[in-house]
Amino acid sequence: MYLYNIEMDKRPSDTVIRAWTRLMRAQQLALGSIEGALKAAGLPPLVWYDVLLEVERAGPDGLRPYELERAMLLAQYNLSRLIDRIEAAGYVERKLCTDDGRGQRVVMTDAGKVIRRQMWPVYARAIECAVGDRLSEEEAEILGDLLGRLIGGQDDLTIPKTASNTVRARELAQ
Amino acid sequence: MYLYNIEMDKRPSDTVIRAWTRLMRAQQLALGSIEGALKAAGLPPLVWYDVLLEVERAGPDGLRPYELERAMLLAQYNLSRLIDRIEAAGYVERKLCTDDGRGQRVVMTDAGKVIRRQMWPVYARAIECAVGDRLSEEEAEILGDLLGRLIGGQDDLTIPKTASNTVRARELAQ
DNA sequence: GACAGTTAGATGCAATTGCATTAAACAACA
DNA sequence: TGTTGTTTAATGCAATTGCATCTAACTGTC
Repeated sequence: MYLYNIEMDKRPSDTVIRAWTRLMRAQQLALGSIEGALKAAGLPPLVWYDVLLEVERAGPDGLRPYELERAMLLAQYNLSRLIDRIEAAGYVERKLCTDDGRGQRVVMTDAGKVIRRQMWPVYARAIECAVGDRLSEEEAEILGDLLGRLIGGQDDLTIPKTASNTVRARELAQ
Repeated sequence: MYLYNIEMDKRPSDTVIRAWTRLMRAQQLALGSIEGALKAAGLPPLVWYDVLLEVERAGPDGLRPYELERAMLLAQYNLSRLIDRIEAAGYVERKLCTDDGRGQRVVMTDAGKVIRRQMWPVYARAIECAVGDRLSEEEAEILGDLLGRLIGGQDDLTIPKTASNTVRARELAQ
């Protein structure tokens, strides 16, 4: 009983708390700076990029919203409306899904490809500015490894998606 | 001209992109898990904790909203309404500021102290779960250092606040 | 095929956020 | 003092998010 409580109520060390705090802060600042850069350039917000990238990667047949949902860790109702907006802007299209009457396929439009390519340089510059300019290559690798440990095992769905989104941006972007 | 462009358009390496992506993802997951834990426990969201902590730390005279704003990297209009809500819940009080007719002082109530203390164990457990359980003490230290490098210099206002919020939570909690 | 259970996606509504603007108080200065 | 510019804080309004619920289509079982 005594030992049991010690285990259950184990409190984070100061070091752990510091890492936590800085994780929150660093992400907030980094995200803010990229969103600001995109807005300043008259471009859509960052989530749009992730969606567009995922959809473009999926090829001419696009993909199902629920696939997108899992790849992006986005709530279903949230994604549904996000697609509404992106579609309204003309960057993706919803096509009906032949093999599943409930569903649909989200596919890229030409305008979508264009805008995604326009966003990438701005995005890239912001990443470089927030991370690349501040860490050596070795440090960035260590940071990536450590953060990977925080991601892994948190949620079944996220594990296979670890290398997702932005990582593959490099391949597509130019 | 050629060299100039190379500098300006320097693109992030794959390693840097990976670190970036995982920063976003790790924070998203970690934040989500703590918010979920708080909600499940019937407690207010995480921002409330940060506000309450900052206000409690400020002592009996409280602090000015604009100080809070800077400490927390929160937009002014956003904070204004956040205080509205926390005040409506009875956890802080707005008192008028003797030395500045425009302003006010946000001070803690007893109920606020109680709720903050109730939130801490849940918060602490979530931090331990998201970070402490996944990294050794040494790794957490390295992670904190690297993240600190991402924070420093990004914004003048944030530098003096690096050790902010949650870090000091430990002292107050319990 | 009928029926219970599950999954995909949308939607009404409330809460929160972002943006632009406003009002009041202060500060500096002619 | 009157004028101009700045800082503090609030607020109207639109956009986004979160929650709960709903519909339609699928799956499996009998």
